[in-house]
Amino acid sequence: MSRPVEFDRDQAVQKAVHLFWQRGYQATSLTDLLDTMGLSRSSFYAAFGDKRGLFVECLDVFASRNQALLQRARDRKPPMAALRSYFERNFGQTSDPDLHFGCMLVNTVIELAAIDQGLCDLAGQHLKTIQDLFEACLGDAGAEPDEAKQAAAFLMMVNEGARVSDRQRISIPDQLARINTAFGYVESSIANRNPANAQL
Amino acid sequence: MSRPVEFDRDQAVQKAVHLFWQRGYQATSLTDLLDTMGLSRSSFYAAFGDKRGLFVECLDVFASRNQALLQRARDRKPPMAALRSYFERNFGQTSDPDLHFGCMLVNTVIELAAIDQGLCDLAGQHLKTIQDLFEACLGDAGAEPDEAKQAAAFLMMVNEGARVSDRQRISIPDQLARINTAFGYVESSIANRNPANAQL
DNA sequence: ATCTTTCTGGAACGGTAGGTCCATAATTAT
DNA sequence: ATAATTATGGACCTACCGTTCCAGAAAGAT
Repeated sequence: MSRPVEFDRDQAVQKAVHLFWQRGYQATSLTDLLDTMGLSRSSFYAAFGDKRGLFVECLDVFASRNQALLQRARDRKPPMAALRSYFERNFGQTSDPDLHFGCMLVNTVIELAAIDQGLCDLAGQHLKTIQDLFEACLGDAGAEPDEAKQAAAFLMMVNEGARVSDRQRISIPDQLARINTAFGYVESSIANRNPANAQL
Repeated sequence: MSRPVEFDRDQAVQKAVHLFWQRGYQATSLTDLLDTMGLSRSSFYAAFGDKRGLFVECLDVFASRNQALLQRARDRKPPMAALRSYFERNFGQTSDPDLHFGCMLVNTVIELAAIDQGLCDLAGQHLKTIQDLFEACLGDAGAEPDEAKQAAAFLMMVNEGARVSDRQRISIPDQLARINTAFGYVESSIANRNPANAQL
């Protein structure tokens, strides 16, 4: 063949995800991306097509990373504990404001709803996939199918709200308290309807 | 004095609110604003200073409009019904996608968190004021002070989530169902702790 | 060592952004 | 009617946007 590519594509995408996650689509300039990813304009356009194409790739990477996180927790913990861990992730860990970017999918929905319907829909589809995972966890925890569906929709709404709060640098204890309130409601609702599952 | 202003300032701000609400800060260009508000560049800069200054004004207008809405409902309805009306506003009314812009304060927090901390904080303060109104309603409904504070924080998280869902053009029945789920949790929690207030 | 292929740095492109400036129009006070 | 003051339209400014292009560097194949 010929001259090989000089940069690690996956690593470059990881850095782009971080930048888009933090600053959003519009406020991230190509120059920012090139600096952070460490490649030249030509290489960028050869490898990713254009800025929007890279963003699509970043959304996919972010979404599958999040799905994997929840799925792994589901394999290792009781279902409701796994769900909680998804919500509490990033909050108990550090108060470094440089890590509180909310959820890239939520950020995208809000930023691009009236700007780029395709990107907004893509982010929305990824969120729906995560909501389906919520539903599966609730099923594992003993919820009836319709109850699981309703509670999953509710929890996705809570998730979206929590990620908004995250961007406001709300205090970590307050954030955890809100999440705990929401889960307390869901868990007691499941336990009441189905007393057999006392412990979840 | 001299030549009077030719445009209605309040009306121009209303139109700007609508535009910023729909498209956000960055995606709304000065040209868009001038076209919509119907004034020239010179008049714009004379009247509002700059784009950011107008945005601050729009945030204030939007926030006080929302606060007034909740306050009026609080004067006319039972406390929990007033709260619910705040959440259900815009959802039962129409399915016209051109009216589902979420909440301008939430949109601002998400879009500008890492871009303009001043604007993000301003939007956050307005949200906090609304949360205090939630707390007052819950107090009216018979919640203990600490319970009202906790439930208000929870409801603000739900509100933020609901506004995110709104931008995804989620179906209206689904949206109302989620809100109903959240309120069911809060109301039964208050009723359980304080059975004297059977009806809220 | 040469040829071929692909990658890379950087200059250049048209378009648009927010903001400034000035000559002119319009109004009030005298 | 004239002077003083302010609003207005539109040309203009600089800076940056995402993208394209091309000359040259680097590596594999023969």
